[in-house]
Amino acid sequence: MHLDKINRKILSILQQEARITNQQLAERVGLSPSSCLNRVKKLEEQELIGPYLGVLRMEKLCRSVTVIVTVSLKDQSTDSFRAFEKAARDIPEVVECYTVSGTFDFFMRIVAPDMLRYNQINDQLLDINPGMVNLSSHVVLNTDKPFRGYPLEQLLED
Amino acid sequence: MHLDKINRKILSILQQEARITNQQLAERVGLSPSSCLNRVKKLEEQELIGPYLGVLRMEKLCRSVTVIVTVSLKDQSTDSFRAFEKAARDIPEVVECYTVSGTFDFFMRIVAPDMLRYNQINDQLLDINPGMVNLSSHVVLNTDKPFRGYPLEQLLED
DNA sequence: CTTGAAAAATTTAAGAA
DNA sequence: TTCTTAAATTTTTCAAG
Repeated sequence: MHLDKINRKILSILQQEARITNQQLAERVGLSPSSCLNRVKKLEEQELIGPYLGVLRMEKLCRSVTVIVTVSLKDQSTDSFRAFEKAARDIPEVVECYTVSGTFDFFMRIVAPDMLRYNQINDQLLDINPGMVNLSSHVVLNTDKPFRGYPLEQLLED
Repeated sequence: MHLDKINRKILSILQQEARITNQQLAERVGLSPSSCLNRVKKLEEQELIGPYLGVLRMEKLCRSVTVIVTVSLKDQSTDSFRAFEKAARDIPEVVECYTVSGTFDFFMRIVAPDMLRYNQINDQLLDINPGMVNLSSHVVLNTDKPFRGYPLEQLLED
C-alpha cells in the first residue's frame, strides 16, 4: 500500500477529527476542496479508513463497570475456539475480543452496568464449554490512556 | 444524567456513524435539522460525546504487530505506578492502557511496525523500574471483535 | 489537479407549541 | 423550554479545463 504525504496527512487528521468539514481538511492538507474530497472518497472505497465513531464518555453518561478478561481454553479444538468467538460477537457487553498467543487464548473487554450483570455474563461464558474455560477478571480502576488512534508516523514506511 | 429517548438515539447513531449529516440524523430521530443540531451541540458541550475518530484499517494500510501486555509491578508504590502511567502516555505505540485490579496492575495494547521495534519498547518499559516490572506479552493473532462502541441499550437506565 | 457554478447542508434568527 | 420554519451562510458536489 503506497500512500503519498497528503494521503497520510488526510488519514492522520480524519483518524482524530472525523467530523472535520472537507473544506477545513482541504485547507490543512493544502489542496482544493474538490481534490481533497476525491482523495477521501478513494481512501474510503479502498477501505483504508472507516467506519467513523463518536467516543461516548461512559463516566459522564452512566455508571458502568469495565472488566478485562483473560481466557484460557483447556480444550484447544477449533470448535471450542469458534464457539468462544461467536459468544464474544453475540454478547453486546463484550465490546472487543482478541485471539492471542502466549499464556492465554483470548483477551476480552466487557462493559456492564454493574457487577451483578457482569457476573451473569461471566457465567454465560463459562457455560460455553463447561469445565473447559478458564476466565480471569480484572476490573478496570482507571483508564490511563484511552484509545485515540494509531501512531501512523511510526507505522507507515517512508 | 437524564437523557430522553431522542438524545439516546442521537448518541447511539453518532457513536456508530460519526460523519452522518445533521440533516440525515434529524430525519432519523424525527426532528427538524435545527433542533437536532442544538441537541448535538449540547451533548458535545456536556462532553457526553466526542472526540470523533476514523477507524484506520491497519491490516490494509501496512504491516504491523499488535501485542497485549500484562504488567505487574513488584514495587507497589504510588511513584512506581505514576512512572508507568507516564511511560504509557509518552510512548506512541502504546495505544491504550488500563490500571486494573486482580492478578495484574496494568493492561496495555501496543501496536508496532514489527517485532524488532516491539522488543525495543518492551525493553524501554522494563527499564522504568529495573527488576521491579513484570511484563507478559501476548501477540494478537486475530481481532475477533473490534471495538465499535458501547452497548447503550444495556447500559442506560430506563 | 484547479476553478467556478449548482445543489445540498449548516447555522442563525424569529416566533409558535 | 424546546420546537419549527425560513432565510443567510457555508459546504459539498460536479462539470469543464
